[in-house]
Amino acid sequence: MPKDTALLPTHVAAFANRRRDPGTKREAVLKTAAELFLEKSYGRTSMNDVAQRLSITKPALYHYFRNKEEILIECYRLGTGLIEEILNEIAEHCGTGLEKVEAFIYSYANVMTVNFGRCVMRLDDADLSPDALGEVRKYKRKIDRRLRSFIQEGIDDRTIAPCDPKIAAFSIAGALNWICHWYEPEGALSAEEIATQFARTLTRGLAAPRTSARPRVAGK
Amino acid sequence: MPKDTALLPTHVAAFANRRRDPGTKREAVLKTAAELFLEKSYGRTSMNDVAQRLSITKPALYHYFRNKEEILIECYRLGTGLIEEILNEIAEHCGTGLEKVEAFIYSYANVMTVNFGRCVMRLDDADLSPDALGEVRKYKRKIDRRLRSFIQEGIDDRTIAPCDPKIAAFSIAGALNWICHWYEPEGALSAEEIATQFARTLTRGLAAPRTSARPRVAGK
Amino acid sequence: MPKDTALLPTHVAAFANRRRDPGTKREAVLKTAAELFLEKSYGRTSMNDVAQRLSITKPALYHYFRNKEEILIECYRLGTGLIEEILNEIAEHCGTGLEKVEAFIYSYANVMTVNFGRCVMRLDDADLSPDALGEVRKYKRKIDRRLRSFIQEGIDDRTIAPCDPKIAAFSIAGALNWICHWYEPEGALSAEEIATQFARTLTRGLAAPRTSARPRVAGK
Amino acid sequence: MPKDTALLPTHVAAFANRRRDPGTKREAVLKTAAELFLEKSYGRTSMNDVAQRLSITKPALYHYFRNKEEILIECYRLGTGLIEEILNEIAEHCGTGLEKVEAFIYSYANVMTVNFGRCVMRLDDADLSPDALGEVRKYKRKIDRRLRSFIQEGIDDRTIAPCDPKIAAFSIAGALNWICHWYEPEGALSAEEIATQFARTLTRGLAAPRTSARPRVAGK
DNA sequence: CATGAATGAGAGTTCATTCAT
DNA sequence: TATGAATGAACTCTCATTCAT
Repeated sequence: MPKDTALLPTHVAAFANRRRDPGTKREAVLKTAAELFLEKSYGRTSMNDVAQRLSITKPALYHYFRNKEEILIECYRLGTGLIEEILNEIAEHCGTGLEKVEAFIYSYANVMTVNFGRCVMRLDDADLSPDALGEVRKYKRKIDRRLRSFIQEGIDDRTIAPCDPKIAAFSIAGALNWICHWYEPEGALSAEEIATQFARTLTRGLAAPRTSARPRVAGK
Repeated sequence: MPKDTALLPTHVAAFANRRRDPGTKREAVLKTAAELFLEKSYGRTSMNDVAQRLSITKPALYHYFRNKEEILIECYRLGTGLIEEILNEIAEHCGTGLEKVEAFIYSYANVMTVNFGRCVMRLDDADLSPDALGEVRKYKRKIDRRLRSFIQEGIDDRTIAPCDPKIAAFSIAGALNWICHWYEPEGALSAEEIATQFARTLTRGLAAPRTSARPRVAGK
Repeated sequence: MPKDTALLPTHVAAFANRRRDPGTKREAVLKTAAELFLEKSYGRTSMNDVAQRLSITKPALYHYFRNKEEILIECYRLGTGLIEEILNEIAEHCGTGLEKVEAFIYSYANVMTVNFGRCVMRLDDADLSPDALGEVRKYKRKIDRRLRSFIQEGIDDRTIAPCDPKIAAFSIAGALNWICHWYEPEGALSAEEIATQFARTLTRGLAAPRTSARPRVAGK
Repeated sequence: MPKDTALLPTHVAAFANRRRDPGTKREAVLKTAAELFLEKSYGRTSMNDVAQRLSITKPALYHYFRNKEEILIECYRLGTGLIEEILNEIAEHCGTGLEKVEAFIYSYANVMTVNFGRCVMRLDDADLSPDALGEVRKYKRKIDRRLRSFIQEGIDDRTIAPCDPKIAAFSIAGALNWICHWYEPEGALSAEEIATQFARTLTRGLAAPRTSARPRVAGK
């Protein structure tokens, strides 16, 4: 007889029943771990903490993960996955450089309000092993390159005022990444609002002054 | 006879002689600790690590600091001290709102390239004890309030285009705070360049479009 | 396959098998700790000492006790438990004041030859945390009050010669508590002998001189 | 210029002036150490604690004592010295066995209210090194033997009722030694009162019932 | 002499991880 | 499968003791 789990968050409830999809359980561990890592930092979160919040025992965690770092890495992976989706969507999305940047800001800001996304930019990379650290750094560089390329597109098609794409990208990325440090799910600003406002505000800072000239996008 | 310390960084050399200004030694510990905290995170930096880099033994550290957290707190304090200086300077500085924001960005960006400054925004506040955490949070809110007030001034005196000061402040703060995550002393961009460029770029995003109207500052 | 434990004291053997009653193991730790505390003093007994004597490792102790002081407190608790039993028995026991005092002396002397009982009066209360210290002091006062009340009863019912109950109680308590400083399990005097002799000797010092008058207990 | 020491206890003041009798300083250390040992137990008293209470530095202590244990041993020695005086006085003192016992109780009770005396019976002998422990134990046995011999004298000269001198001595010694556990200088009972009352009460417990027969002391 | 500084050894405690059942 | 028990390694911190001045 499964315990009454009506009042528990779903990822805690995942362990209530023995015959539950193991994938779901793995996911539940990750959700809980991410929560805790963001609350208390990775270093101060013990495997016991994770197990306790899930109402399971510590060794049970080792059925789903080889060790603590694997949990951390997986949190990163899920987070970067979310970002990857954004990048792909935008790549397919046709439009001006400015529009791409705007879309990026909007979506990325949203990701920064989701726990796994927050992990990527809020947790301390220094807690990763050298290998994983390398991967993460590489991925972060990729995001940066992409954002710069969107900006460059905008400069080229004259939707964005001439500027140093590197500095602009750093500014935008910084503003966005910082969201995960101050965003609170129950706070005054909803994720949606934040995303919308940031998209508008940051884009305005970039946009080329409106002239009679149209953007230089071929065929549009 | 003091050891030959010509080849050591100054803050390591501070411990070469037994009778050296204790203040200097305390400072040396802090510098080294800040370095390590930024390299490896607070949690993964042991007192031994700090001692070893200074070529002293672990217990010697306890002559200068009551415990590990006191070192962390002191790093924060030195960092916030740097920021405090900025805020005071700008407060005295007369000028338009936009000018104040620009001055803030310039100086703050510089602080974010200095280790102690980086500590404030890069280390994990969750590693602080509740008391210290409270203080730090309070101080961070203060910085935020100040930046918003500068922006509001700019809106009022028409040097800054109408916008939500809260969102604008978050964006700017984020862009600036993020510097301490990617800045490298030996990197392509010097602190000076970063500060200058950020001041120009971010300000441009805020500035009211140039019209014939002059800013509403008395006597201008 | 459990190790051969035939030759080990029972409380050491408790850890021979992984799946042994945890209560038994807890108890085994306490017995060993009490032994060591009495041998070497609490301060000079390290957790390692306790673990070694049990042939386990130090951290294993932390499965059963939160910290070293909890072990100490538990030793006290077991000891005071023994005394509590005495007090309750005597309270139910009907008889003259002198008989109650005699019963108390006899039983208490016996407790002072048992390790846990010895702990209460032999270990240094100053090693307890303020909270626990308070509890212990309170309990010791209780014992004192009880003994005094028995004596007072005796004075009232004329089985005990008039005297200052306070001083008398201090004398008796002192004589009894001191047992735990000199008693040796393998010594010349057995616990039984000590208890019997102390009961007789100390009682004689108190008893009212035999007169024709009977004690003032109804029906006697 | 010596500091104003009017308000300090004399043994703290001993260090106020550089040119003070070193013997006095040694003594001052001992007084302070004894105080602390009784307050917090030997183990929990650090050399720093002692130094701080004397307003000197830790290494200065090592001018007067080789190590911490020497301080402890010296406390014991001063305490046993006080007891030794008693024993000698009584040895010279002519009188019945009962009178000797009474004198012993009176004087010994007084010693148990003096810090150095308290140390001997209150501190944990287990904190002594094997050598010192041997000495102390030997001395304690000597005291016991003496007390027993006084009692035996009393039995022989018929001032003390027949009894087992061993048990009687243990009782009396216990009652007396326990004083140092509950005595408080500022408490309700003064040292004088305690000594007087104990002498009377304990002696009464021993005394042979008054008969027409006189004690068998020659010439009385 | 006296002291600030330094240290080696060891304390209690925590924790990621792995047995043994 | 899942878990209570156990461990080794590491950490922070303390302290008696000794240099170096």
